[in-house]
Amino acid sequence: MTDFKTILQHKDLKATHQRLVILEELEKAKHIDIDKLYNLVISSCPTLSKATLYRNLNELVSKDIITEVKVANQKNMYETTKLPHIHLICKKCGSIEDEVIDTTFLLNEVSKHRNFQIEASSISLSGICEKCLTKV
Amino acid sequence: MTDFKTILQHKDLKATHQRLVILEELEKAKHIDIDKLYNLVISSCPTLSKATLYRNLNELVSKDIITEVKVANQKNMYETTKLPHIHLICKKCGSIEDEVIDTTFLLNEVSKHRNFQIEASSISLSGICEKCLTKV
DNA sequence: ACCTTAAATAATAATAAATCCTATTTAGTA
DNA sequence: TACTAAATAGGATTTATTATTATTTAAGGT
Repeated sequence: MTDFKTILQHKDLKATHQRLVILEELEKAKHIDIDKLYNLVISSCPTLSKATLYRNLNELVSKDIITEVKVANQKNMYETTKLPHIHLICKKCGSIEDEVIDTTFLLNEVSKHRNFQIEASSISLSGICEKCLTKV
Repeated sequence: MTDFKTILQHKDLKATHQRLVILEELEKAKHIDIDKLYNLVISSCPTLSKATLYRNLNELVSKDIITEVKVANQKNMYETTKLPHIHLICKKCGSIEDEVIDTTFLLNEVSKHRNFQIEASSISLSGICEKCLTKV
């Protein structure tokens, strides 16, 4: 299991019980929206208030410990920050899968045409996932 | 100028004054969030209510006449649906530029690894735009 | 282990965003 | 021009997010 306590301290954030619970649930869930996450965290920490969850998600995003994932037709999702990857979003079941893929050719292509200094990329593909394809 | 009246009728939507105003402002603005768009449309149509704007944006998205663009740190943006393109988002000035680019290699790459039927893609790169790079 | 203190939380209030409701209006058609 | 289903206006309601503040707590020094 990831050592979130150390990660938090390195970013000058106190390793509170609440933050650790949030991060552990996020890591387990992979991708999750705020309401579902709230239901999970209050089972480990019943007094945790929604304001605390909102405040911390914003803080953790700004410190790049977690990443906000915006997807069409879904609420904002959150994930612990991982190696760069793209998202495969199923239109039928709503699942989100990660796929690590080399995107340098894409970035190079843009650099050929534009003087734009790329710092980050967000790529998502929507369609039908394997599970839903086979269950027709 | 795009013939939105015909487009709406082909999708079984009445070509109301309000819808035409919304679409024309969207086309002029390229990418715009709901509040800025509201300020523009009420200058052509002062009685247009915010509920009407929300309702129509959702409807136009579902009919694929416009597209919702989700970008980190910005409110949802809307654009009239165009040829597939990616978005270049400037972290300094917040500008969004379109770039038409061939992404088939990316889609092929995913197909090699996964049994996922791709139907649409959403790609955005964030960094520093040309304008902000030169003005340092 | 105990203080100290700055940071974080809980709980609620306040604000903002989005949707719902319904009487009235209007686009499209005959 | 009249009819009808669809759409709008405007306010009410609901949902989402942020602000406020008294209380609690993590982390570091003694």
